[in-house]
Amino acid sequence: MTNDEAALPARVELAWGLRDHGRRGPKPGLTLERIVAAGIEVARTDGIAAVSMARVAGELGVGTMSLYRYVGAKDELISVMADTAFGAADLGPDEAGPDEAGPDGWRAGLTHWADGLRASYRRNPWLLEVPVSATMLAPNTVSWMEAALRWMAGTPLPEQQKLSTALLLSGFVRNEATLSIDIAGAASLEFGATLARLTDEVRFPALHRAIASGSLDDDDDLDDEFDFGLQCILDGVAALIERHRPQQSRTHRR
Amino acid sequence: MTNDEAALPARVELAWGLRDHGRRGPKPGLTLERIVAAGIEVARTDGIAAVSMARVAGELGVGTMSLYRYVGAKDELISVMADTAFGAADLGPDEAGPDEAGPDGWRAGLTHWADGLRASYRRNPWLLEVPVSATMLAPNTVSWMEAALRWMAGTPLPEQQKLSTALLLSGFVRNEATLSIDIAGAASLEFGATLARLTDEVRFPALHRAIASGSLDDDDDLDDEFDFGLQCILDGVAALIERHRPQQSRTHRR
DNA sequence: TCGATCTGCGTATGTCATACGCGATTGTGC
DNA sequence: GCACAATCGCGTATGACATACGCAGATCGA
Repeated sequence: MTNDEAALPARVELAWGLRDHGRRGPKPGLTLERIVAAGIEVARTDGIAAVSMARVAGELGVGTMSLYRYVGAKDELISVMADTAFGAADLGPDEAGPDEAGPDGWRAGLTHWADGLRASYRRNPWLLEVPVSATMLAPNTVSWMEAALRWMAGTPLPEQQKLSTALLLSGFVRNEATLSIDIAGAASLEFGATLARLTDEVRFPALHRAIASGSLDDDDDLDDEFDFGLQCILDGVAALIERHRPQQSRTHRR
Repeated sequence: MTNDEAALPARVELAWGLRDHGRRGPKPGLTLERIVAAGIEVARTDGIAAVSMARVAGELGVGTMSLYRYVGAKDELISVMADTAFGAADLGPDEAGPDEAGPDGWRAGLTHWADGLRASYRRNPWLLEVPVSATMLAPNTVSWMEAALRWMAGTPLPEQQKLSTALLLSGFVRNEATLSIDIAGAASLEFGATLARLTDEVRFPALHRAIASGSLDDDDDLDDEFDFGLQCILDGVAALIERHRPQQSRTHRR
């Protein structure tokens, strides 16, 4: 098959478990899994800023430098932590044909997918502080991509556009999660009121109007906000699909 | 304990220039503007990780601690740097009526707006490493919001949904910019080839199909990617607007 | 049994943000 | 003019952090 020709990034090797641990020497007293779990626990309780090598090691009752027998650097640990926290995606019905769920199955599927991804962010808000590039090639993150593509399998979209749609949606979910956190964090200081104080209606008439309408005062509109954006995007995808449906023949791109 | 009622976050006060500098004492040898400019220059050339208080001070030929006479903490500096780097938005025709650009002016306007915001990210890629919450209430960031709302002024959408759309779009632009960076960064390691090596067609059939179609090999498809997502979202907004027009007004769009 | 290899981990180094305080400077009230 | 308090630039100190290096003991293949 594919042998290891070009060097994979260390973070990728680690996340996929492609590490050559020799067989000689003392038994390892730790496992990567335990370290990752301890790191996630620290991140969940005290935020990602509290995740230091010393702290994680302390949580496990070992010396700081012991961790470096299992991870090459802190960034690698964070990457594996993040991918683990995302969890595996629901890949849907196992060996389904392309049109398993009706002509509009993609819409329900992608909605389910987005909800699941959102739940991951909710469970681990610190994921939002990990740059997306950290998990790009990690197994669970890849499984989320696979899942999105599977929900679109029965769709006449070209592969390129399926991929684009998946990226668009995963970015959207991440954004909404970020907004939720930020708005929740700013709510204690009355976001709307603060903004109103800074924006006079002369320089910022449109914004002033929006604030005056009280749109920012409802603090638990976050679900509506999410649904609004998701439906907006899915409507756009629907239009795209419709545009692709009339001709069933091979669409030669560009 | 300021003149205003509730205490504004320090970062907000600084960004809006609401700082009470006394009049006694020696003349300040520095200005906030010079410090911010130096910081931006460091970030642009060596990345945001290189922006340390010592480095910025060194760039200005002053002692590290001198900076703290002008900013309360590093985070405040980063916030003002980021807002400055975004620049002010193009607020469009100054005193335009609600329907200044025809019934579909919003679409061209928001496209222009998205392009402008994208250009800001392009000019200063390090902005992507600054958390969005850092600039949330800063003046230029607010002006971008104002601009988006103005382009939608002639639209029957309720204020709430204009706001949601603006947030959706600003998040989208940020995501696409992030993707551009990441894909460009991973291109040197053949992103598609690496992914293909990790994903067998048994566990990841949909992904394998997408990769096999060569969608990931075109490296300068980034403009297409951006347009794709933007049109997707704007189509969704158009559908929403159509749904909000009370009576059938026969808007036959060409 | 012996050496190669691996373990946990103490120590040292260098970077960073920033608290604290000192001497110099300058506007203000007398 | 003068005293004083506010403000300046900034040297020094502190404590957190990632991590390079190397040692002593454990374990396995020979």
